[in-house]
Amino acid sequence: MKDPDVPGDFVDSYLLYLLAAASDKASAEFHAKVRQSGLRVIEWRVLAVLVDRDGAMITRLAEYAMIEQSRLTRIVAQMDERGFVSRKSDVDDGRRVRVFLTNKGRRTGLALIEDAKLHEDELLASLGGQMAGKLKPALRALLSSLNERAS
Amino acid sequence: MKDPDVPGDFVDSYLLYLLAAASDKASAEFHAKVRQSGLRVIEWRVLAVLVDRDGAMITRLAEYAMIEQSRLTRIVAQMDERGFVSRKSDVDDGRRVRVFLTNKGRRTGLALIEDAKLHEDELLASLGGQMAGKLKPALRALLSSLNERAS
DNA sequence: ACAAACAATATGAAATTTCATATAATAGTG
DNA sequence: CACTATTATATGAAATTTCATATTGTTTGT
Repeated sequence: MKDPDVPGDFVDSYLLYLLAAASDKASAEFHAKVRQSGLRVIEWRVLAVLVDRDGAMITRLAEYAMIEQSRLTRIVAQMDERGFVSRKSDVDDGRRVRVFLTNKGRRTGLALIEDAKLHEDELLASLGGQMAGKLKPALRALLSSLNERAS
Repeated sequence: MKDPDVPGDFVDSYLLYLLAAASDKASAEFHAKVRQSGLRVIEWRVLAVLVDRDGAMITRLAEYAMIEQSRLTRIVAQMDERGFVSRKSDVDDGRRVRVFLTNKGRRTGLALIEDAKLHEDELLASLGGQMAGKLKPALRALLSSLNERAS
């Protein structure tokens, strides 16, 4: 006899759920700040990636930021209109569109990155040194393991 | 003198990025299977949560599955039309809509859960025992730390 | 140099998501 | 008991996303 009011335990112990939940909930606080600053989360991602890789082409940007290409094209177009980025077609390969931060874009991105770092420090501090030290290595190990599987 | 072709290193070491990337990439393979089975990823999530918590009300379902309420209302309506779930208003509180798996929904959900478990075992196996043992505890610790921050 | 294959980005149209708010039911208070 | 506040879900309308494919530019093979 199964009691339907007693929850099963698949989801709570399922790795992909734990990952999604951790990502979702860990990001919630900071994402709220991003929105308050007048940016959508997806735009913050683009800015952050561009600070690291200014001038990246659309396809690479899409990979790094994990955004589907046609979606990114439209997001970049909006960010261009709002003065955060500019687009130039590549001199050596006219198919490519390279995306550059404007001064405004860089200022905004750098400021948010500072906030993000502070927020991360807080998160890790409240997690406690023991676990805090293990989390990133575990995630990196997972990512590199996934990369190998893919190749 | 800054060389713009040498990527910066904020994103690659940023916890929220590592979490998002890990979740995204770890899920990609299985999500492809889900789509092949004719379900959207979001619908798989709803089924999986319902297998654990059949009869949950919309609001709880939305919390567990991390889906915005009005979005979930529409998704559940579609899943009802397609025969995966049924909706009944709660006897004791007419505002609540309780969502139940149909036989078809349960069959589908249970089958996918089996696949998910196999896939998870594979993932963890290719990650290697050392790290595999640390990943879930680290994620759980993060989640419970986040819960405490919230309260 | 030409044609076919390929690669990068853009775009139309349908579907989905979002946000604010409407609607409906219950709970709480004097 | 009436009145107000609160909770749960639904819904309209605008915005965004998705998917397939068009467009444009480049590479490869002959």
